[in-house]
Amino acid sequence: MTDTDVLALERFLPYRLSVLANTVSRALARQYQERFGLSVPQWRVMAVLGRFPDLSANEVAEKTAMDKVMVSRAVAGLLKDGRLERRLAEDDRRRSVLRLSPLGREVYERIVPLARRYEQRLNDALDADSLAVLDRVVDRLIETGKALDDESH
Amino acid sequence: MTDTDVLALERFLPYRLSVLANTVSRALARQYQERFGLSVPQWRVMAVLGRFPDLSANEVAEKTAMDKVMVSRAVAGLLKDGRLERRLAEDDRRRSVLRLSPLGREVYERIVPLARRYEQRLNDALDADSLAVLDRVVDRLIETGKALDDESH
DNA sequence: GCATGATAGTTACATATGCAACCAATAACA
DNA sequence: TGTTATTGGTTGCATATGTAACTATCATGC
Repeated sequence: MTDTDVLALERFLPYRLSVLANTVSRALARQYQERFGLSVPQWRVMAVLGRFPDLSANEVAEKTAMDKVMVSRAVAGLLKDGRLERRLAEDDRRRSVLRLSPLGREVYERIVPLARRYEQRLNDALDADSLAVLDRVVDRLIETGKALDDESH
Repeated sequence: MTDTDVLALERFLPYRLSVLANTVSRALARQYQERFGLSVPQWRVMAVLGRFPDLSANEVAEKTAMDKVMVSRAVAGLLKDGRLERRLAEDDRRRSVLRLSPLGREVYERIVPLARRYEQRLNDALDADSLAVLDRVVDRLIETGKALDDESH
């Protein structure tokens, strides 16, 4: 068996990106999980509604890269905990209009600094050039991955 | 509300890394899923055993960044499908000794080129410098993420 | 206006995952 | 040795997620 028949998992990019994403998510996710009882999907929903109030569930789904089922469940949980308000769109009563409740906004405003601080500490591990490259590369690879995915079905 | 109270999820690094990892995994995972009925954990187990035969489940867990429960289940599935052989370590009969079966190695050797080709197409989307930077940055961020995670509990 | 189809969102079911409890074998040590 | 602690691995249970089916509303074409 020659070396070209073997694959070094620990250097394989998809694998490493998966490990990276898990590692980097874990610490932050634990914080808002423990302090506020938020799951990752719930935090994502709050994050977009904190910045863009009055979105529909579909619009939230687009902006969070989650499917509508996951958004539906995250929204259900947030409503139950009084962190969201929901009404129906006047012009289309299928569509919901979501926004943070005052309570939800309080939580949001406590998490944002946590998130910023966390991101800052990640950034601090890198020099400015690397960070700039990373920034572009991530977007580029997301595009490429999407293209490869589309092509494969 | 000033802009510092708001967070742009779509530029938030942990979020983007999560989207990236999912996007990049999906297309490849679908291929070995559809063609060989392998889950991601199963493929990871095969990948390390293809390169390092006769590991214990614990050693596989270390090399795949999975916990022992997931390894146990992946191994169970692979054994059922005849892709793995398992015996007990002579010196310590708690420990198992795992290796690909001949059938498993066939599958492995068909997947490796798929994986290589896939990774190559990702690499092709980047110039050599970016790729080199990415390589270092990923490792660096994994370290940093681990440190932040440890510190948070 | 009425049939057909599309869209927003929810629910059901099957599978995947994480955590804790567990079993079996070995190690540590009185 | 007999007792206790540790380790390798599996299983049970509760939760999370993906896919498909479903409900309700709206749009289209006649």
